[in-house]
Order: sequence, then structure tokens, then C-alpha cells
Amino acid sequence: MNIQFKKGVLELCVFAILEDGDCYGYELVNKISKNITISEGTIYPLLRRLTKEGYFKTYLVESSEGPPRKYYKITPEGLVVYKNLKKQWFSFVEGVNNVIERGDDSE
Amino acid sequence: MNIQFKKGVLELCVFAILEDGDCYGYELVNKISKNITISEGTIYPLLRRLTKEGYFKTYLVESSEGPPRKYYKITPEGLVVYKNLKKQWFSFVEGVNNVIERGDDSE
DNA sequence: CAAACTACCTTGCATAGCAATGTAGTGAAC
DNA sequence: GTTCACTACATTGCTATGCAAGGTAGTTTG
Repeated sequence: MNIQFKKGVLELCVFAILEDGDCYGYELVNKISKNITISEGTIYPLLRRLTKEGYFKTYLVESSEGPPRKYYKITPEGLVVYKNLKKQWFSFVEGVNNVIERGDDSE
Repeated sequence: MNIQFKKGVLELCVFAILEDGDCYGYELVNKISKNITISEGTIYPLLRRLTKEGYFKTYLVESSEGPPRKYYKITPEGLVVYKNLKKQWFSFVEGVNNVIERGDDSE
């Protein structure tokens, strides 16, 4: 899979999944992996960053299957950023499709 | 516009436009700019790289409106790479849409 | 206690886009 | 006749993000 394509989009994916319900990091990796190749080394720093920026809050939950899980919950600010990012993504894809399908738009 | 989204995709756009007919750098910037914000500082290094990798050939054409134009022509190898990249792009977009729309796929 | 799984985390590297800047040619304005 | 705007090429240093590779620690199975 083309690594470059993912730049900025994984952030959007994480937002989208968390909007549907709180998750912990390892769970996010597994969910995203069903559709896009992703590694833990990508997700954890991303979650830290977005938490630091105030878009997520975290809480720990004990697990009977391993170490405690750090759950991430989207904040109201995060929700605003997410909706904006989602719009940008769709309009970007539309722009790319215009270029690809017509090579050019006018004339 | 989100800069990160463009990573790797501008390459695809350049391929797509050149598949439709030879262009010079400045022209490519203008064509892509109709749909996606782009700067010259991005396009010229990209064209150099893809030419060096054997995906484009170039030829100069005098212009009455300024300095000579360097036209880029896609090579057979370039065409193969382009078709592959295009497939990857569409499958990537599909994957992202799956994540965004369902948050998850299974269950 | 070793292997396999869950679950967290960090470091250094590669990549691509961009702003800023520079060079030259043409043509119009003043 | 020189200043401005446009065409058209190009380079440098910066930034951001994803990844491989590595590590820590808890649980369960043998």
C-alpha cells in the first residue's frame, strides 16, 4: 500500500471510529487494519498528539486479557475538527477525481 | 487545503494529465490548480524525479511568450506505473470510506 | 519458564509538499 | 528606457507524518 496516500488520512480514520464510540489504541489499530494497512508505531504517537491538542480525553480500564487499556474519547473540540477534516477529505477526493477523469476541467 | 492529503496524490495527477497529452511544467501547475492547490516548488522536483526514474521523457519547445518550455511525455514504463498507482488510489479511497462510514467493517 | 497474545510506548529514518528565492525571456505602460 | 507583470524554468531548507524496529509488561497455555 502506498504510504504517502495515508498522510493525514489516518487521523481522519481515528476520528471517525472514535465518533462511533470510545476505543483503546490497540483496538483502533485492529479496526483500521481491516481496510488500511497500519502499524502501532503510527497510531500511538498520533493518539498522543491529538490528545495533547485537546481533541481526545483518555481513561484507563482494567483488562482481564492483558495490561490496562487506555480508552480515547473524542471531545467537543475534536468533533469540530473531525467534521471539518471530513469535509476537506471529500472535497479533496472530488478534486483529484476531476483531475484524473478529465485530465483538466475547463475547455 | 490539507497539505498531508496531497502526499503521493499529486504524482498521480501529473501522470493522469500527461496520459491525455504532453505538457510543460508551468502548464501542469495551472491545470492541477483548477482543482487542487499546488505550488511550483512541488511540481518541478516531482517532474525531475519521475523523469530520472524513467517514467517521463522531455523535449524543449520555443515559446513566443517567454522562455522555452520543457515538455514532458509519459513513457511506456510510466504508463504501467500510472495504471498501478491509479488502482491503488481508488482502492485506498474505498478503504477510507469504509472506515469513515461504518467506523468498522465487520460484526 | 517459555511461547503467544494483548497492550502500551519510543527512536530514528524516509518521503513529499511548500515557502521563499532566484534566473530569464516577453510585452505593455509610463 | 525602465519598471511592472507575466511566462517559465529551477533550488534550498523546513515541516509533517508514517513506519520499522525495538522495548516493557500483563495474561494464559503448555
